Amino acid sequence: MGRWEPNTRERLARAALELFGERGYEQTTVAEIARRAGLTERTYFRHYADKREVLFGGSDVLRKVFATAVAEAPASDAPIDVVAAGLEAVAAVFPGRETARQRQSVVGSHPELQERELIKLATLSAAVTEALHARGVADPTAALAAEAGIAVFKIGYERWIAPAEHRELADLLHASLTELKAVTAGSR
Amino acid sequence: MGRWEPNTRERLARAALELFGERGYEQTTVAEIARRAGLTERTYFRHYADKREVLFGGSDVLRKVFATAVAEAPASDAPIDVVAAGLEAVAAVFPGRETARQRQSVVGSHPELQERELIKLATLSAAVTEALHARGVADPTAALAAEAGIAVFKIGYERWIAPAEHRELADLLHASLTELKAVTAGSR
DNA sequence: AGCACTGATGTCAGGGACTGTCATCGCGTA
DNA sequence: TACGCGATGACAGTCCCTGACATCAGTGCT
Repeated sequence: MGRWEPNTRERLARAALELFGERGYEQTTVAEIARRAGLTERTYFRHYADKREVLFGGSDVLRKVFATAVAEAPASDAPIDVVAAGLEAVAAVFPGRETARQRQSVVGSHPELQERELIKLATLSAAVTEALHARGVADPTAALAAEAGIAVFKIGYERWIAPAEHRELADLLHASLTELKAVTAGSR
Repeated sequence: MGRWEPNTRERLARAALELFGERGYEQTTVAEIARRAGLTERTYFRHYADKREVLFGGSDVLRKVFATAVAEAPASDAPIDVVAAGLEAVAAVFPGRETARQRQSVVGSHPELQERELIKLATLSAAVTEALHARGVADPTAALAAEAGIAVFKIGYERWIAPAEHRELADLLHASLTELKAVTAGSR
């Protein structure tokens, strides 16, 4: 038994998040994660490239959702509005806030995990830039709009998982975008 | 012999860059780097926290130079001009272009090294933000000015090490900043 | 039912990154 | 000279990660 249980990746991700919360990231071995998921260390590495990656399984979905929304936005929309549509789409598919908080408390206290998060965001930015290119947006504008979108996502997401925060992600992303517009348009 | 040779860190860094260029990053072991520098693997890890860090020894200097220049800029300067002063100071202390190109050819082809570069830039951005705070610049402005400065540095540096590029780093940083100003001020 | 085929998993061996511990060495100083 | 201090060497050990091969569950075909 144990073989052929479904949702292997998800079981591994859940086991990892639990163990990281219980003992800490460094004190948890990959073998332990696999064992809690009813699997072997070798099998873990067939689903995740390394020990860190298990915390970032959602970034693929995030990238696809964002890029698809950008690609399918009305042709008449300005780049910044296209990015806003991407942010809305992202907010709609995001998992629970408690899981996000657990995850962030682990990532936030380990530089090697922050490194991974940074490169995921950079990849996301590149994907949005490319999606804008496909709409005919030229390069300085496309890259800047993408960077701005990622910055808004970052800030809105941080707010969303902050303690005692109850507003929805969609609202916080919208508010953050509005503030960015105000700052860049301000008389500075 | 071998003990008490001076410039241990620099010797390790040079040996690493040579070996990474000759055999590639993954095909080089830390023991080999140490041996070429006339040292032991264990000693390597007393000077650099991990295998990647040996390629980023200059980031400390970079951060200090940038932050100091920001702190010492004329009090009347606007935030963006303060950042410009920091960029000038950075350009003045940068090592040779050929070394930078070697280094970049290694970093550019290994995601784990790009991760490290991203977190170094994030740290630099945070240091600049803090230096601006110390000048009395408030937070949305300080963080945005710092981010803008880092973006300019990134782009200018990329141009500087591009093949067939002969202009000086200072000129390229200046040009990039000018272009950023044009983009953000443009009728978009 | 019996059979081959495919894909996911288990098992095993091994290299390389990184750490803790203790001994040793070179140098300055009393 | 004796002593102390900081840097290095030597050694053992853990964990991350990989390659190679065997094994099992399910599928389609006969």
